[in-house]
Amino acid sequence: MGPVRVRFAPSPTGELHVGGARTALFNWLFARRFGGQFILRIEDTDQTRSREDLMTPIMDGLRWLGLQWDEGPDIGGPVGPYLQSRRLDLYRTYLRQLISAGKAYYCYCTPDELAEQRANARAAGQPYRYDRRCLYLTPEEQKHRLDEGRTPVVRLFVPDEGTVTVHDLIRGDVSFEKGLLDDFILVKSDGMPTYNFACVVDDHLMGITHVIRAEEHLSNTPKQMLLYEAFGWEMPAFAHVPMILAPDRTKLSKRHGAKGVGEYRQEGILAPALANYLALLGWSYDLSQEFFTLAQAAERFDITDVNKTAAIYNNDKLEWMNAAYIRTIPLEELAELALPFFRDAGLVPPEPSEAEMAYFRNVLGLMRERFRTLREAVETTGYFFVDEITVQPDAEARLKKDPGTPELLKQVSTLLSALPDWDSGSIEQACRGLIAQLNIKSGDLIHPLRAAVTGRTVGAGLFETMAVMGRNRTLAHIDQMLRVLAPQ
RNA sequence: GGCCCAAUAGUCUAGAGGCCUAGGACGCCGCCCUCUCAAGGCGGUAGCACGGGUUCGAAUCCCGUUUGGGCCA
Repeated sequence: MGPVRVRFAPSPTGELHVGGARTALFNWLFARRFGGQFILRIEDTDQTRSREDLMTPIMDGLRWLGLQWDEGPDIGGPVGPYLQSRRLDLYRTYLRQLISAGKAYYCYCTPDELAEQRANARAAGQPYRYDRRCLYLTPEEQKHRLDEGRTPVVRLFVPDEGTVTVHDLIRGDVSFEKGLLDDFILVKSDGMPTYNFACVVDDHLMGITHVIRAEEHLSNTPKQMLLYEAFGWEMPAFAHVPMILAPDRTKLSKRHGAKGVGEYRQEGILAPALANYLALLGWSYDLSQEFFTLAQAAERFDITDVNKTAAIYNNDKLEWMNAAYIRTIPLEELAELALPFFRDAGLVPPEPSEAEMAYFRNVLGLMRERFRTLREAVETTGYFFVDEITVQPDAEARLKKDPGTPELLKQVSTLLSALPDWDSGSIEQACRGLIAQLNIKSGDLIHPLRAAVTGRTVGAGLFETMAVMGRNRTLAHIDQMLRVLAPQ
């Protein structure tokens, strides 16, 4: 076989959902592993709305994940166009070929008539199959129907006998009886090709060698194989990857709050973390290693290693993995990725100075192991960026718990104002000195002080926090608390 | 309803007849570290859907049941 050519062929739904992303990922990995091409094709024959708008989020999502395609609607390629809506002439051409070869025929039955046939079959307890009444129409009868204003569909003639066997790379052989397959529709009455027809024509003309798609298409495959046979075309290999299901084990949908890749991005999930997590759904890199880059995965990915069982999407593990990426990527990189989130929250100016960026990096460096997403980072570290902080209820309670707290905070404030050096060592030394002098437990100072400085009861080490925050802002926060606690 | 696929802990997975007293990870629980929270370390919880075969031996092969999922209307 020649070089591997695979494709990802989404319909433009306006978002790239995780299932689609995972299918694209497996295609991409397979292409990379075997030095082939990864093609993006948009299946937009069903769409009435603007394709451009609905295509963009999908392409953005793929690019963001790092799944760049080698041929596609935006960059073209040798076998375009890559938009089905621009290939209608092609489908017409190949349809004519099938009709003149006697392998496909016009059907004038209306939806109502078909519904009636179906109801009858059901009432008789028979599996429904189109009865081919239109196959035997004379030219005169056909003309008569046309004159009645009927617009025909085109059906493929499917033999009654025999079986068609899909040699699935993941599932092995799966057989279907031809007799149970309908004379399915190739072109609808509005002249648009059906999924199965357009897909086969495109996959063939685009030289696709491996059709890697979601399991929901397994039942379409025998029909498509019949089409390859009717055309006399060489068949690609097929692989149907397991579905990704919602926690209630049904197909993932909006109803479950299923998110598109763009939404994960907005939540502050890192692209390599999402890609890594998705790759783990249905495939495993190594017995002892769960963390890997796309490049590493591409070195050992094979579609035949993908497992057969549907996976349930688990946000906890994604966020755990994301947290691990947040902890380990270079700090500069983390700062660049987090910057937009802080800008949008108004915590960092649109064009931060080098000093402001340095401060930003210091905060992230101190706090990075305490948030799981970049959005969470904003919530977790907000007090570092404002002079006037919001005090959380539990922190406020801690500040009011002990009547001596305001006096204690005043003493600390005086002490810190006079500190010659502002670093965590000096700050700690001064605070510990005060603790010894007052003969109190360290927590008796540290806990209320943390509440005053951060407005929270949780956070990084207090002395490091103050060191990073700087003297002015630290003292400002303490002053603010003193005003709140003793308002006169 | 017909056809098709699947079935290892709550979840993701390793497992291709003896290496399995079923391995790893998330989650959860406990302990340690500790100024809190994380992170980290240590320990624990929990699984081969069920029933028949085949075999000296089955999570692994076959059949059935059940359950889940998908497709077609």
